[in-house]
Parts: sequence; structure tokens; C-alpha cells
Amino acid sequence: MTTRYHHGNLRTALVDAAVEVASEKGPDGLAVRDLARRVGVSHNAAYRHFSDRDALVEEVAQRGMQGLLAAMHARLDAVTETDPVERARCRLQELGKGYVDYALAEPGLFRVVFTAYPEPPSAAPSGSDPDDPGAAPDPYQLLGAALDDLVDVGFLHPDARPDAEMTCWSVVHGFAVLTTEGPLRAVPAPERDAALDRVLATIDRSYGATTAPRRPRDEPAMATDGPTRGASG
Amino acid sequence: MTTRYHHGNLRTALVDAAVEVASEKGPDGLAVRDLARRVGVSHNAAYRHFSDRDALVEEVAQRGMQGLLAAMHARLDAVTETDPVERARCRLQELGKGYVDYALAEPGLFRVVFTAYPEPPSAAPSGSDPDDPGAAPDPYQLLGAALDDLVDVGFLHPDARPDAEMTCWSVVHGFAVLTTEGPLRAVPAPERDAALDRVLATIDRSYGATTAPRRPRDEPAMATDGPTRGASG
DNA sequence: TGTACATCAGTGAACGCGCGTTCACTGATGTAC
DNA sequence: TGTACATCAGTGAACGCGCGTTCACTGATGTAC
Repeated sequence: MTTRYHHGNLRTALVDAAVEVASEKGPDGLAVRDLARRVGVSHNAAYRHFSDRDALVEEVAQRGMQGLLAAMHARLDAVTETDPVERARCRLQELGKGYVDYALAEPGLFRVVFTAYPEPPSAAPSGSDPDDPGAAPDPYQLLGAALDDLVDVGFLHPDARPDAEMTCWSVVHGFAVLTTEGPLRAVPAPERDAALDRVLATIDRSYGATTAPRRPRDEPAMATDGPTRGASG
Repeated sequence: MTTRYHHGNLRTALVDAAVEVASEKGPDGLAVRDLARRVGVSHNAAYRHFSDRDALVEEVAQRGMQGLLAAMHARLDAVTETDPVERARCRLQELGKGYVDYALAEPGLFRVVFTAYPEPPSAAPSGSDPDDPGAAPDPYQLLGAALDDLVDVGFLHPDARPDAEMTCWSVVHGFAVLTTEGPLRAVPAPERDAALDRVLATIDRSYGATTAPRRPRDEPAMATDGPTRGASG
């Protein structure tokens, strides 16, 4: 039973092993032979289940994408704020934190997600179909929905809505890359987390500034740790 | 003379070839044997000039860094604005554009720059020495200086100054990665460039909002393409 | 319930690739006298 | 100006590695009758 001829679950076992390896070594660490070895099967048995190495990597990328989405949803679901404006602002920030959470927790898989398809989908001129912008399906839509909420709630001015996805995605992706693989990977966790809060607050402040000048209030709509509160302790 | 025994300039020739290769294939495309072949020399002659492959890659990374700095300086030097506030704002944005310029023009070398040292410099707890934050020396200092100017000129509130480097670097690096290697690599150039303008304007608007509420003016300090101008053609 | 047979899921050997690195060696160069 | 010699900068062969992929093959499984 321990070593029967038919594995019974080889495909899943290979992907599991691949996820584990990729988690440590990233996409370049994935080798069909190595994975077969780990699973205890001859090195070409894998070809019964995957047409080639790329197919296996793609499977890992899908798992990574699921993890990324889970991390984002986890943060989103934890938002308890009830005031519509505060809630929408908070949700956008938490979305970004979830993204970075995952990149920091699983840097290898995070890399696989963004390396899986080295060839650009040049056939369809991306951007024309808003439901399929490039190769990033759901996180992109989550972000879009959060930004739409921010407009609906009256915080983000509609004129500032276009390309807002790219701003948010860029800042959060850049932060993730710089602090996981990049030159900022040695920054200690507390400083790093504080920095992310400030980075996200910067975006929030910008969005608040798109409406604040138009409707007079006592308090300008600003980030909670903005300079007007003077809470720089 | 064409094929003399002593090459005379082998070290430089190897680095030149490596830059050319890395420019197309990125860091993983660099192989000592291949480079020697290209230069027309036996594959181990390279070891007279480089202790190992990593030393050669590091040399390419330095060239890449020079290119990156040159691209940033080129943008910076092209700023003719004379009004101090406008000038400082403009310079920050051009700095970001220069960074993205280089990433788009030389994606392979850009990657080498950020892959050269896979091991974190964990010895020195980075961030303690502001002159050497991680492995990115000069672009980081250029950015810091631009942000300091923005404070000096009264546009960016000092309370919002901390971690401003990380915001700017993150947004610009993320944009570069997403549009060169990432899911947005298929976005056509015109849309992409317009998006970058809006992304940078978002940061500018945020920084303007750190001072605007405090000193009453006729016009709030906002990005040139902000919604209050209504220039959404 | 038993059996023949198609099909599925493995195996071991082999091909061909390119790599990093080291070894003992040799051709060229330049300098001291 | 000529020569001996140390040193520098190449060479060719070899070691050992791991990889992706294909080939002909075999053991196990399940289904039709």
C-alpha cells in the first residue's frame, strides 16, 4: 500500500510539491525531475499529467493567485467600520495590505503568479476589454470595485477615477517587490509596516483632495495620520 | 592582428557583451561560456578577469545603474520651470518618468540592477544609515533630494516627509515592473504614458493636500490635470 | 461470477543540451641588467 | 641594444551537474460480455 504502482493522486501530489518548492525558491526552482523525485515517482511520470513544465508552473500560479485573493479577502472581511465613507476608504487600504501580506508571507509564490506567462497576450489589445485586463483577473476587479465604492460614496471625484487602478496597483506592487526581493528587503518588519501605512495614507489623502475643495467642511477629508492631526509620535 | 593571442581588452569586451545579452534576456540569460563564445575567446579566459559569474553580473548591474541614473538626470535636466514650487513639483515627477523611461527602454538591464545581490545585506540593519539604504545608492538620494526641495519650497508638509521616498519609489517601481514584465506589459504606449502621468499626478495632489488646508489661497495646490480644472478631454 | 482485452499510469534508459569551474599547459609581453 | 626570465593572458580537455523530453515498455485497472 505504501508504494503501490498507481499513485492515485499524482497530479495533485505534484502540484502540492511544486507549491512547496516554489514557496521557497520561486519559479526558477521548479524542475519536473526534482518534483517527481520528491513525490517518489519516476521523473517522466509527470508527463502523464502535464504536457510540459510550463503547464505545471501555470498550475502553481493558479494556486498562488488563490492565495493572493484569500489574503485580500481576509483583510477586507475584517473591516468593521460602518460609516460609508470611512468604510470605503478603509477597505481600499486593507485591500492593499492584503496584497502586501501575501507577498511577504509567500514571496516565492507571489513571484510565480507574476512570471507564469512570460509571453505578452499581444493578440487581444489589452485594455479594450475591461473584464480581462492582461493576465490578472480577480485582484484587479476587487480593486476596481473598491475604487468604484470610493466614488459612489463621494470621496473620490469621478474625474480622478480613470487609471486609479494603476496608481493603487503600482504603489502596492512596487512596495511588495522592493520589500521582498528588492533593495528594501532588509528593512525590519515594524518600520516596514509603518511605512506601508504611510504609503497608503498618501494615496488616501490624494483621493480626499479630489473632493475636499468642492464641499466646505470643518475637517478636510484626510488620512488619519495626516499632518493636520499632528499625531506624529 | 585580428586574432592576436592577447585580446588586450577582454574584461571590457566581456562586460560589453554581457550588457548586450542582459539587455535582451535579463540576468538569467547571462552565462560565462556564452559570453566568451561571443567575444571569440575560450570559455575559461573569462576567469582571468572575473572571480566567478556573479562578479560579471555585478559589473553589468553597475552599468545598468549608470544607465538608470542617466535616464533620471536627463529628465531632470530638461525641466525649465522657474517658479520654485512648480519647479520642485515638476522635478519630482520627471524623476519618476526617467525611472520608468529606463525600465521600458532596457527592461533586461533594469532587472539585472534589482537582481544583482540576491542575499539581503542583513549585517547592517538597513535604514539606520541614511547614506546607504540597502543596495540602491544614488537614485534613492536623488529622490530624497527632490522631496527635500518639495518641503523647502513649502509644498510638502514636513510631517508628511517621512517615508515619502518609499511612496514614490514604490509607485514608480511598481508601474515599471507591471508594464515591462507584468500583466500590464501589453498596454499600448500612449495609454501607458497617459496612465503614468495620472499616477504621478495622484502623488502630487496628495503632497499638495498636506499644505493647502493650512494656508488659504485662491487656487488649491493640485496636480495640473486634477479634476478642479475639469480638463478631462 | 469469470475472463478477455483495451486503456490507463507507471518504469528505466537514453538523447542532447548548456552550464560553472578547475587543471595543466603555452604563447606573448615587458622589464632588469 | 640584446638577452634571460618572471609574469601575464590566453588555450584545450575534462569533471560533474541537472535539466527537459522522448522512447519502448510493463504493471494495474476496469469494463463488456
